[in-house]
Amino acid sequence: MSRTILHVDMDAFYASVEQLDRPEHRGRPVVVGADPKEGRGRGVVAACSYEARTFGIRSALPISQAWRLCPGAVYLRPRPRRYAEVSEAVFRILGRYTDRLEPLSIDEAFLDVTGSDRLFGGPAAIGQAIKEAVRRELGLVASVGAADSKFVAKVASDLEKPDGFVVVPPGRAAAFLAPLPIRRLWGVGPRTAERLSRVGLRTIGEVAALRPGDLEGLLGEAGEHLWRLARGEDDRPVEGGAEAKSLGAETTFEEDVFDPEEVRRTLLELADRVAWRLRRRGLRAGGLTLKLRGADFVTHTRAAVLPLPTDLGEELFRGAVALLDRVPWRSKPVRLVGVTATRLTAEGAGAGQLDLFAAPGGGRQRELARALDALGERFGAGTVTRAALVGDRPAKG
DNA sequence: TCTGGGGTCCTAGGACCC
DNA sequence: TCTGGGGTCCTAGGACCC
Repeated sequence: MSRTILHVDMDAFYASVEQLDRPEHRGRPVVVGADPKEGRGRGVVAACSYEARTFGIRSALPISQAWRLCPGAVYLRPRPRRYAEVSEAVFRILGRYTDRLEPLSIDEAFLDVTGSDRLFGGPAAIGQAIKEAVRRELGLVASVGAADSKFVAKVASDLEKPDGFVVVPPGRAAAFLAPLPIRRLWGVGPRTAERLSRVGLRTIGEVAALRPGDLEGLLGEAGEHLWRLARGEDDRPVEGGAEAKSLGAETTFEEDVFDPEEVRRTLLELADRVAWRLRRRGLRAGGLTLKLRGADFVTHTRAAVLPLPTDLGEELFRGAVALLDRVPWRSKPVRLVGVTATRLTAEGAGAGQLDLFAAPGGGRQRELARALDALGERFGAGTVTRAALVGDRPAKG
């Protein structure tokens, strides 16, 4: 029995939200991302309006390059909380059409509307209704793809952006995909595309025409999966969002750092941020990963299992500092540090009670952390901060 | 003019146990 | 002193996605 799957993808999401909230920016090139600092800024473009794209600006472009291409654009820092709010409104609209809804990121989702056909009409009618509702109720534009599999629906939604709507009828998937470049295959990035092009494979159709097993010889087990996608064979179900497996924070220094004390201070800030997010979501970290990138862009990670799961900044910080000694970094300047909580468990699950015995004062530390969280929620993040973070450099927001 | 920050998944190799 | 194979868990790095 053939399924009907929609992929809904918001167009230029962050930039569109900014233009929605600031009418004076409508019709203008808008770039959301790092501070360009007149061309000397570090970081990349997170999102940009279609007006900005006419200058050659794209997502993930270094912000310094964006500045060169269009110094007159409107440059804005991301406002994640606002985007999350609009995202929720989008998902509420999508939820009217099916409960088989799988969020893929903050601004896109799969919908299995196989059973909804009779109620709302065919895929063309449902897709149109969703686009209209998003436009009418939120003032935003979505692109939609419809097909009998997730992969083909996703490719379809991307094909005529912005404001695209492409329906691939059942049985037409292979023909629809054949002329497209291999880079469109989900899981083929720059590296894999390069390997494939070296053996003369340029289009999805060329991959689909291989014999079974040919691609495995080249790419290992992932090869068979890609071969099936190329033929339009994808029976993965649309399923609700999975539990998060990790939760982290990282930051790139404005200038490379030599001072170990500044590295440590930043780790404390990151550990506090991660711990706060853990507490807010009722999670504890059973493990910890430290990430450190040198000025040479070589990145190292070191991981550890914590003696007991925690949601306290102090404990994450202590773990991170211990890992610092295992990273080969002291000879070179540091570009980036990060702290990621892993092995997440729900608060109260497992051995939580043992904390009181194993970590004297842990209970009181948590009480303090919660009290500070409440102040932060009421008066804004950063209202209360550690003395260790108040100094020659302001804490980053 | 270099290359963010949030994630997921896969792989290879080593430790350890039976 | 030499000899297996299998299974599981863990880590570090890397590819990929938005």
